[in-house]
Amino acid sequence: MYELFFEHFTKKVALTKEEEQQIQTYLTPKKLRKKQYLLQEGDVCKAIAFVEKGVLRQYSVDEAGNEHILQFALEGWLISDLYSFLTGEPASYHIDALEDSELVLISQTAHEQLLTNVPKYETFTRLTITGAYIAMQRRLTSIISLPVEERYMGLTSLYPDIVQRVPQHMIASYMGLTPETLSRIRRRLSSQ
Amino acid sequence: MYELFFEHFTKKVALTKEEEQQIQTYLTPKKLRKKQYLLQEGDVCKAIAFVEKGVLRQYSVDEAGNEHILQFALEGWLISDLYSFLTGEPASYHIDALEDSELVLISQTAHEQLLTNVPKYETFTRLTITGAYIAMQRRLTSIISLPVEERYMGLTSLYPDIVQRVPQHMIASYMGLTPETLSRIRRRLSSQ
DNA sequence: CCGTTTCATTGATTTAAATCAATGCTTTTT
DNA sequence: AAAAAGCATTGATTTAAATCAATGAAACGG
Repeated sequence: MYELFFEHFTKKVALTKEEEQQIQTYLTPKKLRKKQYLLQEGDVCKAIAFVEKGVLRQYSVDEAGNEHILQFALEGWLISDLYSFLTGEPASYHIDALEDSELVLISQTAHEQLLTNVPKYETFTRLTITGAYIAMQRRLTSIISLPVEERYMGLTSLYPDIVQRVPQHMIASYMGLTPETLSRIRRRLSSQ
Repeated sequence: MYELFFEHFTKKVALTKEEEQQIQTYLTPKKLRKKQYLLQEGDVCKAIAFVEKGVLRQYSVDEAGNEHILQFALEGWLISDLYSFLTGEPASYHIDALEDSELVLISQTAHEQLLTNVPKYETFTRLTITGAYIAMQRRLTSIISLPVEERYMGLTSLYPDIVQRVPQHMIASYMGLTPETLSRIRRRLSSQ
């Protein structure tokens, strides 16, 4: 338990055994069945979740009822509605499991106490969010500057596991396309 | 000099006069004329820039030579090619001034030393990047889920100063549209 | 101050994606 | 095992945006 979490943590910031023990007391394991919600829009986001096993998605639903996937999270990724988590405001996203999943949760109070009691946790947080920020900037750049075909190819080469494990219509949603359009793009790409 | 920088800093993390003095020694002022580059694609990004006065833009150029604006930075904003700054890899973005501007620069070595010598700088950094991350997530959500009209209205209400000070075709580029399309959207919106 | 560039707008046309609709296949559920 | 639900694909049609082209206005630089 928590193996993957600490593996990722120590890849960013080295920890002594004692620090690892200390941090562990702030963590809570949680299992989620496929289709189960971790968070629903309107509720306050109570935790940052680290994925030990499985896949989650974060998405919003528009007035027409269409889902728009903002993010997937596989093993080793963190997922949360950060704004809601940090401010206590109602969440604007849903988060649910696409497969049976195992999570490590960091609650709001745990987060605050970790920040004050474990300096390395702040460093971990800073580095993690920085990496996520850079990745998202790249994604945004590709959205506003690349043709869809190249965006799809980029996705498959950067995150082949996502493309494999997630239904295609959700990939389409993540890319801001309809399932039909993505299907046709794939056909065009494979016939070349 | 540095007034706005410390105003923004202390809004996130309170500082004593001594700490402020100490941090100041790591900062460098820089002026940029309109159209001047702060960074060119391929160069290594040597600094994080805080805008004391003026407007900058960060953009990439595709094979066809089209510019795609990723971000604007007005007074009080930070701008940089973070990936290049942190890794020393060549930058994938250009950054230049849209008006005569005054900046506060934090060099790579200054950044590292501040992180180790001034704990509050790490907190400032973490909070800043977290805010930027949340803002970008919102932008991404609106791109994949809202019709362009609403995206433009959202932009004008959230950042009226950007829409006022920046040429319209650059707003179009920021939105991933052609200038003609944005012009027509504006007409549709104004005629209602 | 005048010529040049930059910029926004508008129209006509082409191109790309969304929508509507139907089908067959696979996976769940009962 | 059978029924239902979820999913990917394909075709026909509509809709939205890009492209091409031209014009007038504003800003800018020498």
